[in-house]
Amino acid sequence: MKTDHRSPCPISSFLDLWGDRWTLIIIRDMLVGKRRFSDLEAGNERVPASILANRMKQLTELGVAKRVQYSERPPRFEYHLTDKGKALRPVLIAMSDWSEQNLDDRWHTPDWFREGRSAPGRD
Amino acid sequence: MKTDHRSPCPISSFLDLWGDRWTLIIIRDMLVGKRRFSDLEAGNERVPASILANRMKQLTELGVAKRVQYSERPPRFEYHLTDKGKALRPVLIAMSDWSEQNLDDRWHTPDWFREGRSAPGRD
DNA sequence: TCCAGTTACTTTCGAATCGAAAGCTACCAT
DNA sequence: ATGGTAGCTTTCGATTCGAAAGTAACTGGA
Repeated sequence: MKTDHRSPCPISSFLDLWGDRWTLIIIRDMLVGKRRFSDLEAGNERVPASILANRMKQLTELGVAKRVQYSERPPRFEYHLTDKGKALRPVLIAMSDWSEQNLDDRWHTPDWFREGRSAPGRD
Repeated sequence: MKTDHRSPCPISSFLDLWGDRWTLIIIRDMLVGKRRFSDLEAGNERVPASILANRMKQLTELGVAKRVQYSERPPRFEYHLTDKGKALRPVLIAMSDWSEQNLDDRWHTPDWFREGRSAPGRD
């Protein structure tokens, strides 16, 4: 995924950054409260580890996530969404709305997600 | 792009359909009032014709656009967004909002777009 | 001490997709 | 006849994807 913009249009610029099949799924899981590589990897849609590693590097470089060491020995890291990352929630909600109204048999997005909270029991 | 869904999550299902770098740019241009292949091809971001043709086939199959013949001889077609397609506007607006708030020097999305209209002079 | 397990990745490599360019079909206009 | 336009399709090298296996740095148990 490239980070240079095809045009100054805010929509196309958004897609330059997040227009692929995995990145916003990772963001969704982080909004829900997942922080660790293994948690993100084990999600419903099974992101391949190679892609997950690439995306986390990107998210970090773009200032949407922060890589934080939570254990020295053994060295272990987790990722935290920044405000820039948390600000993506309305986009995901708009996507949910469209899917729930136009596709069959999708899960209903929980209210706590729409209202800006993590999953109950997460964080 | 596949159309089968990785999970019943409405967000991931949305991305199964629209999670690439071109499709929503095409939808943006159609929301703005563009209907013809050549108009869409000549947009700001220069979609390759091969990709545009694939996407228009998809959009048509998914019931988001309709292919309408507007001339018999020579045979000429244009595409019209269905309600399902028009319903994508809020997603694009949410993307615009994020970009305008978090990226530098993007165009400002015009009010007529936010308010659900075509470009002045279009349609 | 040896072995299995955990976490956070990286590497490999064939397959799928992308995209620039050129080509094609069916016209119309000069 | 020659050129132009519209709506595509084809070609093909380059990029990206993604399943699987491998690696580093440990911990905890037998």
